[in-house]
Amino acid sequence: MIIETPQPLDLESTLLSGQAFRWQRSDGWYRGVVFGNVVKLRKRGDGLEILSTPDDEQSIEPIIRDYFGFKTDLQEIYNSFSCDTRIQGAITRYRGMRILQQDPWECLVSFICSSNSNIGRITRNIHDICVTFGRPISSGADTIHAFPTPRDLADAGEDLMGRLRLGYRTRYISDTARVIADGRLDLISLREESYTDALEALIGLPGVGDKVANCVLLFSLNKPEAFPVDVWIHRALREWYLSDEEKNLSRPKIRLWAQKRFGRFAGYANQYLFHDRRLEDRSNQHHSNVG
DNA sequence: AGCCAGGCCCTCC
DNA sequence: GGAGGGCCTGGC
Repeated sequence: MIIETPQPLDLESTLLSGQAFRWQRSDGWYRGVVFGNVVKLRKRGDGLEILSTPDDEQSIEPIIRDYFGFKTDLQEIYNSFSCDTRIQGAITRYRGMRILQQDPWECLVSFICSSNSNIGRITRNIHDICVTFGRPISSGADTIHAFPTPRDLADAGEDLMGRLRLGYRTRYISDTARVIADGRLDLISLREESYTDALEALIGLPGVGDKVANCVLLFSLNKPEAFPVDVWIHRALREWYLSDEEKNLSRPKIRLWAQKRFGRFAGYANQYLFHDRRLEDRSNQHHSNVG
């Protein structure tokens, strides 16, 4: 089925910019796994074509709408950055890139994996976790796996998980899975909490510091003011925004600085800066290799 | 070979 | 409270 969406919609930047790690392009479609369903998407004119299994497209549509946050008015967010030429430049290049609202559990594990890593490796890690521990979903010829539940990973045992080349993150994931599976923290309920309270709750988890917690808040808990300070953003801020004195601030202090600077949609400024900076860097690398 | 990668944790001051 | 080093693994 084809659904109407807000315009414009930048599918490529939204799905492959490192917010989520289960989307891949093939044959003009983007294929992913969303809340236990294999979903294929492609643009058709101004609309978005959806195929899904095992649930049919009619029942998946509202889930996809929430996942993409189609209720969010991007133009209002863009307008809030009207005074910032740097952000405006990135918006021009990736207009229609949206911030996803993923399953918080999957998002949490994904960003625990992200520490000291890169998008390619994180993608492989998440794939291995799903294939090894996730419930199979039949999808035509090939078998695709859902993301494992907290209980699945809590019961997995570090010996089996230890083979997945997650490194020191194995223990973090295992311990965090136990916390969630035992009901000591209800991730979904954090959507109703304030940004600050939810941040504090997440930072208690093994392998979750300020950066990872802010990724989870931004990409799955509907907290647009969340601002993950990773090395890319750190560089971008140091180069383009911070004074010499401010450059020496700690990561959480830089986060506070940025949240004050960019306001209640700081997370969108973050995502556009991150994507822009990362693609620019890759482009430079490519050119230097050629020369 | 050696450094860095979308950090976190522990130690020590 | 914050600076510094270690850490699995992989890529260059």
